[in-house]
Amino acid sequence: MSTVAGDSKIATKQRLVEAAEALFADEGFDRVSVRDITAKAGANVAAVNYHFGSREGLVAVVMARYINPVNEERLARLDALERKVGGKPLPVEEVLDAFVRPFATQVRRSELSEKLFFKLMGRMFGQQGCELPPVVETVFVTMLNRFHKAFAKALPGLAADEVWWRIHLMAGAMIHTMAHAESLQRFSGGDSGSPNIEQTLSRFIRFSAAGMRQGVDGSPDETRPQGPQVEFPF
Amino acid sequence: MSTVAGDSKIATKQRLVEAAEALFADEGFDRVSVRDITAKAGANVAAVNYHFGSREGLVAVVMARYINPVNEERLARLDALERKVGGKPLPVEEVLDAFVRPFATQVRRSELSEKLFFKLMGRMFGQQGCELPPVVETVFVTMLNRFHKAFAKALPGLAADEVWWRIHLMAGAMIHTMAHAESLQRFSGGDSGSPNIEQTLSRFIRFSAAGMRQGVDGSPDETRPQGPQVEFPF
DNA sequence: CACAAATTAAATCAATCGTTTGACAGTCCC
DNA sequence: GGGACTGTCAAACGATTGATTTAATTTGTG
Repeated sequence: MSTVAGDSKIATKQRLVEAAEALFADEGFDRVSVRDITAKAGANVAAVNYHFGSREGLVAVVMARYINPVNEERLARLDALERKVGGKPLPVEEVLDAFVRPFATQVRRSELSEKLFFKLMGRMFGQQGCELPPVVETVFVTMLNRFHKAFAKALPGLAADEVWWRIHLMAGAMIHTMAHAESLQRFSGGDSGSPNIEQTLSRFIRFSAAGMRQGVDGSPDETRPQGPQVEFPF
Repeated sequence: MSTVAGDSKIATKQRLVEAAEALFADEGFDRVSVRDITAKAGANVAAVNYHFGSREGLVAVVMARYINPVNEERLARLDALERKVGGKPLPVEEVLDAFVRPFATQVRRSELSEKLFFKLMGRMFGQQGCELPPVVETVFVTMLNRFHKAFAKALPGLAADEVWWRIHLMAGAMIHTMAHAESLQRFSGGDSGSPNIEQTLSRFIRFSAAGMRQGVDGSPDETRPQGPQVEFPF
């Protein structure tokens, strides 16, 4: 059993956060008790309530610690891109890159292993009920609306609601891939190659770009030469 | 009368399953207690352990009740398709249709509302840790391997691991869309249109088909006329 | 050093968890 | 009628949950 303790020099507050992150990533936010966290952090049971007010407070801190930087970097990258090209629409690949690359950036800034980081991210972004802390929520909504605008401009002729649907599908692909990267290796019999981040980003961007662009004017997808066009009035 | 006794016996058991389904869909498998279930079902607290052995047993029954029919219908549809075209590769859209249409079929067979059904499905297929009952697991793995073979044949020239990655991305888009369909309407400001199932299937198939086919020989995607090809060595 | 604040520790809180028990009321077949 | 079986029920089980209290300890500062 690994313990984050050991260095009593390190503040207990930080040890609690780190222990909670690892446990939340592995077990999920619901299945981890305060005692699990304090035990792993080598702290007293009361430490969580002292430092974070409540268990929920610790959860909020853990979520905000990574979600906010990711969403803010997304916005920053999108801003930079739009500043670069002026008012012109961005290529879909560039918008998608701004959307996912912050994960690669932030995973290096964190002390978590790649595996744990992405599992944690997958749990946070994938969970239902939307119990996100208010601060996280507002940044999240802002970010989504900005990307919707960018995608809508990058995909001319697409109705606004259709853009939302495609963003939804794209985000699902991303979240699921992050959260279940290891089960992928299990199903493919270890045949899914190395977990190289850059390769994964590339795969996601290529897949999603094709999906987002599907049927849009100027895209080669709209006139597919093969397939039973008649049988699929999609 | 044996019929009366039998009916009342089944009644409680069935009421428990139905109550559990609704609660699991709304709150998640972890946040629902046995007492929540029995209260909603109008049964005694001991009923769950009497009829299902344990809480876990009830969870397994709930999961198997819908996952197995979906996976089996997926296999049946794929079988039918392959029988129809002989040994020839199937169009990607047809394989994807066999993959998602069972949801539309089974939602009508169930007594749950569409909303609850899809939320429940999203939770079941999306959860990590893979605590699926063994019977469900085996059908699941079989189904995935069969679809991998079908996709690999439909996408000539694609490496086996690349096919796995794209299946993963595709499944993520599907699961996330099912589980978070209502939050989509929230973000788009009620602008995401009606929750018509056939439309949703169509959107998903078109999006995923483009993503799956991306870069494959014979697909128009592989030579994209626009975009900064240099900056994206994907 | 001394004093106050911050932090930790142990013990305990009420509440809830999944599960078990034993009694009671039916049904069944001989 | 009389066991054997099934289903339901209230009650309680021990364990665990998040949170709190109180005292001891460490830390920072003058």
